[in-house]
Amino acid sequence: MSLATDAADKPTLYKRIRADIEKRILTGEWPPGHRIPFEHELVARYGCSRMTVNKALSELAQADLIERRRRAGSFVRRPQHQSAVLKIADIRAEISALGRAYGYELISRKLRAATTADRDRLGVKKAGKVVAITCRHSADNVPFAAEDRLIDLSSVPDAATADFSREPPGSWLLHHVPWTEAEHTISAIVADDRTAEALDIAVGAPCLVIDRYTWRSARTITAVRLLYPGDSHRLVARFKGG
Amino acid sequence: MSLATDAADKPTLYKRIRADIEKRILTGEWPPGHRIPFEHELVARYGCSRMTVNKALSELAQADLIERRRRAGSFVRRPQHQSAVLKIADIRAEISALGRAYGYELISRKLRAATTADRDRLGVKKAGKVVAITCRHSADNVPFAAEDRLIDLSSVPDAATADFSREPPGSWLLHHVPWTEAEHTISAIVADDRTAEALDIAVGAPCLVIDRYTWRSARTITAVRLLYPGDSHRLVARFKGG
DNA sequence: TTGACTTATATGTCTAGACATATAATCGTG
DNA sequence: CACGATTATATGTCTAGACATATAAGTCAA
Repeated sequence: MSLATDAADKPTLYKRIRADIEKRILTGEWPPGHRIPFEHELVARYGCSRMTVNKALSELAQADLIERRRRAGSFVRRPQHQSAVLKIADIRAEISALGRAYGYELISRKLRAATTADRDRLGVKKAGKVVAITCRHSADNVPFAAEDRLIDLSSVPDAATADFSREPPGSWLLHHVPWTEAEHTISAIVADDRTAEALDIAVGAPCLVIDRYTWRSARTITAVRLLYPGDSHRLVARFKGG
Repeated sequence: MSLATDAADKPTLYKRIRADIEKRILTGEWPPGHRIPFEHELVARYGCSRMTVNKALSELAQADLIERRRRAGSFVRRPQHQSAVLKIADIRAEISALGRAYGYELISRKLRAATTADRDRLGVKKAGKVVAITCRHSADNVPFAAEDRLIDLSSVPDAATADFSREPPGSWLLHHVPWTEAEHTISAIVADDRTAEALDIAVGAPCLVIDRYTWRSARTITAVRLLYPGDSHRLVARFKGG
């Protein structure tokens, strides 16, 4: 019954404790809301020190499988099946990973005072300057994605003088703005004339749209819309269950 | 210089150590590949025990910010592709959360021996039975999503007798299969005749497609394709930065 | 009954050690 | 020089304690 099924050869004790509890949760033996044994009970059961038990439980708490409450105990959390980890790679890296030749082409680059539409899109109130860029990424000379980007120069002044004719703005930003928060919105549209031309697909063909809004500590950095031919591009999100 | 910027009031020592290192990584002061100080050096610097330092570093390693190598040290990891947390809500919950009336309609339900196509879709080798379901979800009586699902009866035998005319199969499965792993693939298509009819949209309108493949410890449970009208549905993924 | 105070307790953090283990670096040997 | 054996060392795990702290539960007075 409790024969270790996933034990490699000799897992460490805290990992065994963690796996034991995890299994009980995953099989439903301990349903959401169930109070799992107190640390001192597990200490007695496994004949180890509290620190060892604590490490196991801490990791389970970090993985959101349990919730720990002082004085009350540790409880199985409601499964959050809805949350999956979506990996959105840098386009250049993505194409390289596929073993295909990456190509980049700057279509337009404009420096201007932020229009109302720009400010709306970036979610900033104050007036300021922005760089607007449209460009295209290709894999083996086949259009892969069309990019339409706005960079807030008050957050990233260097972007005014950066040379985006050779380096894609996404890569440049990754290099110059080391850490960001972002929100992605995924939707679908059909290609209009301009999109169809940029991606070399038929007007009316499906496109996957990723709108990414990036900021850093409440400071807007960039807003970008990426258009992918819908029939050739897929986003994969993997559920993370601990 | 090292004034705590994000310290609430009195963070614990290991959290401070973790934050200090994290900041250096995030600002680029310690670039990818950089060897961070050895545990014994940090012990000396912070005047604490090794366990405290170890806890900080272990968490950083778990967050994939650093990589730890025995005998060699701990190194800043190459920035990973942007990984974002995508929340894909249960459709009923999603609609309820919007304050709209949830509606469900079973269109067809067939129990059959798995065809080659079925086995392909579920990723199973052996022959067996499946339940094929098509149904429709609506919000305030407006079509919201079309669902096309296959359930592997060898994994979920109870699904053969479940009444899917009232309860959506997604909800039923959530109730009967306590924990799962899943992979979501997101793409875009244009509506064909059947889809257009099911969603009450025009043929050729964009649709967002979510293919979800669910299993549990290497055991296939269900494969489902959800079609959403592309202009009305959006998926939001939030970047998780630490 | 309700609100304020006290107490018991489970978790949170930390220490100063210990031995285990993987592996980079060094040393020998053919 | 190439390759195998040895050694040094950084991390991995663990212990048997300690004190801190949040809070559920009980106590008591208004």
